[in-house]
Amino acid sequence: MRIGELARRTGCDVETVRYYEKEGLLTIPQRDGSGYRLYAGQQLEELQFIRHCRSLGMPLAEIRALLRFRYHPHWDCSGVNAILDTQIVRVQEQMQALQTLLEQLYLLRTECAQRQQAGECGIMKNLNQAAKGEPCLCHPLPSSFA
Amino acid sequence: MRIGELARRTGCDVETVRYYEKEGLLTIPQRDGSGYRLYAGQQLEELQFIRHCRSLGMPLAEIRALLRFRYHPHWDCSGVNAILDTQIVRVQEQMQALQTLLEQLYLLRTECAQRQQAGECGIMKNLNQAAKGEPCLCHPLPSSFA
DNA sequence: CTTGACCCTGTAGCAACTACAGGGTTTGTA
DNA sequence: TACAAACCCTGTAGTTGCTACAGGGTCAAG
Repeated sequence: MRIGELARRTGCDVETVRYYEKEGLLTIPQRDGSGYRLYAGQQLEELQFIRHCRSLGMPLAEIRALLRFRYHPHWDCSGVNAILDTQIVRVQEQMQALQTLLEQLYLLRTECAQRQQAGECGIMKNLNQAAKGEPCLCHPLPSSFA
Repeated sequence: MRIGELARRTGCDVETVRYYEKEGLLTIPQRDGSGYRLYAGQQLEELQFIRHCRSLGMPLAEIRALLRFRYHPHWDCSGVNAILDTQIVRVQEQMQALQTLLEQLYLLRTECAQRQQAGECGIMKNLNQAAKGEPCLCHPLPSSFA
């Protein structure tokens, strides 16, 4: 099959397929007389493997590592577990950061209840206060929020 | 003060300050005889305003909009509220996505309990199954996970 | 024989920085 | 006064995971 069909069957953009090839994730396909890429079932599976891992939020570098385990089924799988664990920690950390953010945003949002001039708006007042290094709703400690 | 001191006092990288200037977020500073940027308290506050908004996860485009409200305190503040609401929704959506991801990762992680060959590893088996379009732990429905 | 759909390579863009390269200036110290 | 370290300048390229062209070639249907 040509690249268009491969893309259609995986729900992936044609450009993305070429990108994965350039990044060394997909095995190099054969070419027909006109230079068109020709794919077989192997690459269809590879691509679906990649898309699946992406849907789990994994970066391409780790997918590349997982693909190596796929090609070497006799390898010790502890590296696979390590990749999963890394990914879990990464997602947990991101969620924690977002949770904090969300609480700060909620607090800030309550500061303005009605239409008024920006200079009187509780949100803007809070932001301007923070800009002066004074404590604000989201960062009650003096200055140096990191 | 020069750019280094400004950066130090805001916990911001010097390159980032120049970047914000290029992006039109910071007002253009004066220059001394050697072409060095000279900042006053105004820009210190601007930069702290920007860093604060960034710490709330806001994209630069929305910070630019908020800065305009800062310069025009007589404007109606409903745009400020709208920006906050947009940001809250964005963060909520991101958290929801991460939550789903995390559950899938947890499920997948339980599939491999001990060291073994990658070919026998429950995680790899699941990923390979998904690559064939068969149902897997994270995407129990047949194929077409988006 | 022409139109449209498909394919190719290569480059530039997105967001928000970060990291140089290759230069000039200032400041402190010997 | 000489010199080195620390600072500043501009401009460009890299990061991640794509996406979107530009400018061409190929192929099948009508």
